Amino acid sequence: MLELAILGLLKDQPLHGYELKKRLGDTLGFLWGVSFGSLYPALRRLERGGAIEIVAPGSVAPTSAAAPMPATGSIGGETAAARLRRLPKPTRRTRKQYRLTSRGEDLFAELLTADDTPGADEEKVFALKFAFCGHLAADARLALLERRRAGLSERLAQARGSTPRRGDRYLRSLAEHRTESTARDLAWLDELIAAERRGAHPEQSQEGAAAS
Amino acid sequence: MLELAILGLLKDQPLHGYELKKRLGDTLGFLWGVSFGSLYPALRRLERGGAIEIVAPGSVAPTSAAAPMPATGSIGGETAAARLRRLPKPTRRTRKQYRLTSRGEDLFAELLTADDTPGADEEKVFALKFAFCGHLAADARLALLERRRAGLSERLAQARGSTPRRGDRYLRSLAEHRTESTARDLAWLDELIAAERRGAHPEQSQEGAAAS
DNA sequence: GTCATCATGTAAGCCGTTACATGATTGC
DNA sequence: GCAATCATGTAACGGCTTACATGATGAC
Repeated sequence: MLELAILGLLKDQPLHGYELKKRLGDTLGFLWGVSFGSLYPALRRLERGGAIEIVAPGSVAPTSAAAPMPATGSIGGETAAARLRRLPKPTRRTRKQYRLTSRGEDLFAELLTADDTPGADEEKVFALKFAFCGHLAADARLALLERRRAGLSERLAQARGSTPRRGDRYLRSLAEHRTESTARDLAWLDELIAAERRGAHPEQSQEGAAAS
Repeated sequence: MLELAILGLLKDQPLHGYELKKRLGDTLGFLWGVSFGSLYPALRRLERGGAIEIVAPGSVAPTSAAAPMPATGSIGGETAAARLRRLPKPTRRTRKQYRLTSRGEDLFAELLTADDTPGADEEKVFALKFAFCGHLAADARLALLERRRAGLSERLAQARGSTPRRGDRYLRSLAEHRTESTARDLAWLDELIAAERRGAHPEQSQEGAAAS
């Protein structure tokens, strides 16, 4: 979950922990909140696992980065960038800019494709995967959507089968509402799938082409 | 979360762990799955805390139980009940029938009324509270609904403010869909609240009257 | 006699949290 | 100099999971 999100954000550009957390709250914030206490350990885990690496402070990723500036991100980012540029001696607690390695790219793709680990919150895991599925090849993306569709469909059938009038008024109301929501999610997915199928556009500017 | 669910189920009738788990999966299963590994410790916690107590095996709760039979619940429950009835010596690992104490009733009401503990999954916590809110007094129930309404409303405003066209196509689509879902949840809540307001029925057969 | 089901529990671990510790840089 | 913000980390804990251990009972 967390690792997937980190990899997904780092795929776009190298970032350090603090900034990463801001982005997490900023663009994925509606999914769930992350705290430093889990973010930093996760970064170390990923680094030890070879999925990400620290870009040497001062060197602005000469290998693959397009932008000459790390783009600290926030509105007042220019001052931050200035601060960065004249960093002569790292004083412990200096920023650690992380970048995705090729192992990290693999891991990212693997996590996006992987079957849901049981116990994980399906909804959120899917939402997260979906948020990043632009990085996936078209067929893998379609597979992701259809796996989700199948899951929802099964749940819906099950709900419609056993829900009738069990329990008290509120419980029933809740079950009904959830069934409706599931049905709508399903409809949404169907639209998405249809769009994907239609969208074998000649002008597919997706960078997911690199995955295969 | 788990404790609330346990108390809510035990409020209706005494049950033992195994049966409790079945009900949990049966009637609240669409919310989340519980495993023995968390259920039994939770029961012991609640018992140590004085919220629930073991009804003496063989005695079928002469104090408050209305039904003469414990109603094991499953379709083949009759054989199970028969087995129960002629239990002469508990052999360790005999069923422990739990019953709500008055402390438990208080705790239950408190948990239903309490503000969400931060970090907890709002959606699920609300769903669970709502599922049991029939046990609440009408005003407390209304307060619960309106607190939720306020939360959703704020979230919606926030989403509409910051969502415009941030991030990639899929992220945007996801954000839109979530916004829609939130809007519909809100509409549902509005209906519920209206119904509650309307429903100062003369024939309120709610047992929530006992709470106040 | 063996297998499925009923029934209770413990141990280890995962994945996240809050609270705390530490310190640099910048603006006032 | 002081506070706010930037920045990284550790420690303790929480709540839940899976896997394992244990054993009774009834069906076949």
